[in-house]
Formats: sequence, C-alpha cells, structure tokens
Amino acid sequence: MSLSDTKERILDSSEYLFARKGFHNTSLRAITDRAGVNLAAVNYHFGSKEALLDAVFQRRLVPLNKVRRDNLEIVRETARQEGSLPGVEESLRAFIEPTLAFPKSGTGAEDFITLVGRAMSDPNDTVRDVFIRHIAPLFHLLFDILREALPELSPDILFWRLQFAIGAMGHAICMAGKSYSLPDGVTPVNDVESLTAMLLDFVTTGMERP
Amino acid sequence: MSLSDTKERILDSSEYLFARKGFHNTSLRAITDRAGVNLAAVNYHFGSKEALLDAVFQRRLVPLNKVRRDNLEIVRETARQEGSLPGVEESLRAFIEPTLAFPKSGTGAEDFITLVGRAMSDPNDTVRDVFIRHIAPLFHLLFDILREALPELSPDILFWRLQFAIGAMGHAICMAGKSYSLPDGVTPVNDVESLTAMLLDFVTTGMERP
DNA sequence: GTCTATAGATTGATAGAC
DNA sequence: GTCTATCAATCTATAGAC
Repeated sequence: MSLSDTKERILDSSEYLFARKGFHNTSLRAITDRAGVNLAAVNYHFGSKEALLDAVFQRRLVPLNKVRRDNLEIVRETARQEGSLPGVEESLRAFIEPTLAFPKSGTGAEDFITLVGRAMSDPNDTVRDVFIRHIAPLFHLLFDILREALPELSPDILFWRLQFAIGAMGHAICMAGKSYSLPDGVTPVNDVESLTAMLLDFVTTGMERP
Repeated sequence: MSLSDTKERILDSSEYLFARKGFHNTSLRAITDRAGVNLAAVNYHFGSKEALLDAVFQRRLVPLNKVRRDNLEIVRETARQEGSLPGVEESLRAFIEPTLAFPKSGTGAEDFITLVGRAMSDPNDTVRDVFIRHIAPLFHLLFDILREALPELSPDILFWRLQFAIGAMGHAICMAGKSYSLPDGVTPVNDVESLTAMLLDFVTTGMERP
C-alpha cells in the first residue's frame, strides 16, 4: 500500500465515522478497521486522535475556504469598482452556496459537511475548538462585508443576525438527507439547489429587515 | 442523604457535564464525583447511562413543553374565536420565548438549554435520539399552527423555513453567554429579552416572505 | 511503513457487605 | 440506599520485530 494511500484511507474513514457517530464516540479501532489498515498507522501518520481530527478538517476546509474567500472578495471588489455597496444576498450566497454545494463537489465530501454541522454546536468540545480555529478568519471577512452591505445596522444586531443565519445553515446541513418525524403531507425537497434557494431567501430577508 | 436528594444531585451534575463536555465525553465517575455521591448510585437509581440521559431531558422538558404547548394552544384558540388566522410572530413567540427564557426560570436550568442546543445537531447520536423522542409532538403542533397562519405557503417550504428558524434558535442558544472570536467593535448583548426580540424579528421576517 | 503485541489508563456496570 | 471492590471490556498510545 503506497504511502499516501493509507493516510487517505484513514482520513476517509475518520470523516465518515466522526460525522455519523461523533468524535468521542468513535474509536481508533473503528477507524482503522473501516479503513482496512493497521491500528498503529494512525499514530504513525498523525500522532494522535486529535491531530487526526485536525487533519480531517484541514483536508476539506482549505479548498472550501479558498472558494468562499475568493467569492467574498469578488463581491467586495465588484461593489467597489461600481462605487456601490455589496449586496446582502450576494454576500450571503458567496458563503452559503459553496458550503451547501460542497458535498456535490465529487470529492466524496458528503460526510464532511455533516461533520461541519455537528462541529458548530459543540459548546466546549475538542471538535468545536478545532473547527473554530479553521473558520474564524472567514467568519470575520463575511462579517466585514456585511457591515459594508448594511451600514445602517448596528454591529451588535448584525452580529446576531449573522449568527442566526449561520445557525439556520448549519441546521439545514444536519437535516438534509434525513427525515426525522416529518409532519403529514410533507416530502421535503433534498436537492441542493432548491435548499440553497430557500435558505438564501430566508436569511436574506431576515438580514435586511430594517 | 434523603432518597430524592441523591437522584437530584446526580441529575444536576449530569446536566452540567453533558451540556459542557457532551454525553460520550462524560464518564459516570465524573458525574458522581461532582455530585458527591457513590459511583454505584447511578445504576441503582437510573439503571444505565443512557437512561440517566433520558431522565435529564425528562425533568426539564416536561414542564417546558407544557408551557410551550399551552402557549401554542392559546394562540390557536384565540384566533379561532376571533375568526382570524393565528399570527406568525405570535406562534413563533409561543414556542421560542419560553425556550430562551427557560434558563431564567430559577430552577438552575442554565445548563439544560445548552444541552438542548447541542442535542439538536447530533445527527445519529444517542443524545439526538432521546431528544427527538421528547420534542417531536410539540414540533408537529407548531408546524400545524404555522400551516394555519400561512395557508398560501406550500408545506415543503414551510417545513424548511421552520427548520431554518429552529436552527437559528438552537445556534443562538449555543452562542449565548459565550464569545468565540468576536469581530472588532462587537459587544453582543446577552440579555434574554433582547436576544428573543432579535431572533423573533429575524425568523418572523423570513417565515412571512411571500 | 507496516505489523504484532501489549502497556497503562479508563470505561460502564455489578456483586455483595452493611 | 449506600458503600467497597472489582470485573470485563474498551480505549489511546507505544515499543520493537520485520
């Protein structure tokens, strides 16, 4: 088995299990069994279970964050060149669309986005700490652009509205593809485009409220 | 130590630790040490760790759900007697206000609401399963009343908008009282009344969008 | 780099004295 | 109901042969 193959298999397997069962409820044995590699390989390649978690985030978040950052910078620059303000929906779309579309990016990243949804609400956890470290700069960029887009809104209110939007997105990610106790007559769409459109409608409207 | 005292101390201690460290990352020993009771008391009083988790939810959710259910029924009945439709903001308020105000209910329930926020995004977990079992009927009631409030909206869109609203609420609960990497110049309010008002504004606006 | 074997700690749960 | 003591399983991590 080639060098990088084992690492990749461990990353895939970890991603799958962390997303479905949670970090603390996933053992290294479960990971290596699923990956078809030796138990000791984890500590050889990654050093520790927590370092493995960090690597799982790193692998997906570096390219995803690049797309989101580029999108946001384009929105900001375009507005500057036009001498106008960035659009609220545009700014939110620049962040949300690549996030929800990520599972379709063909890299086998379906599990990862579930892990992201989970990481967002671990109040004081290993998982959340690692995640925050990777996402904080991008969050600040989004906040800054929305400040430009909505200059009349107080920073405090904007901060909370952005939190609401992020919470809505995270929960949508968690729910997508599942169906816990649906009300009668509801067969919710699960395609990414519809979900993105509905979510953007919802959060843009809430964000723009006077 | 009186009979119910030990049970209560275990419940308090579990609530605190489950909320902060998560279910799988909390050991029975940590719980009993903090409670100042014997390790064996957990299995004597509750039978298993999972049954203890269920009891933690049960203790808080029975009274909280009664308030939310009563509120929702009042909104529905008042509208019926007036021959009008239930209000969207009223309906959401009936559910959201008691939830966010719960930590102030003087029962020492600050930790519990954090646990609720966490439970909402555990995709396939013990915690989520237990939580869903306790909350599903109330969710259906809220959905039904919102259907009456917004008869022109398709059930699918309403379903997802309600999910967005619940996600926003859950995330707000998780964030309240914490301060992870705040942008400059932001000192977010943390009092329940302001947060409730902002959240209700946000989700009502999004829900009512045509 | 990969393997076996195992150390060393911690886990949930229980048996049995009081 | 509460305690001590402990079982049996599981865990992360590592040492050392190949």
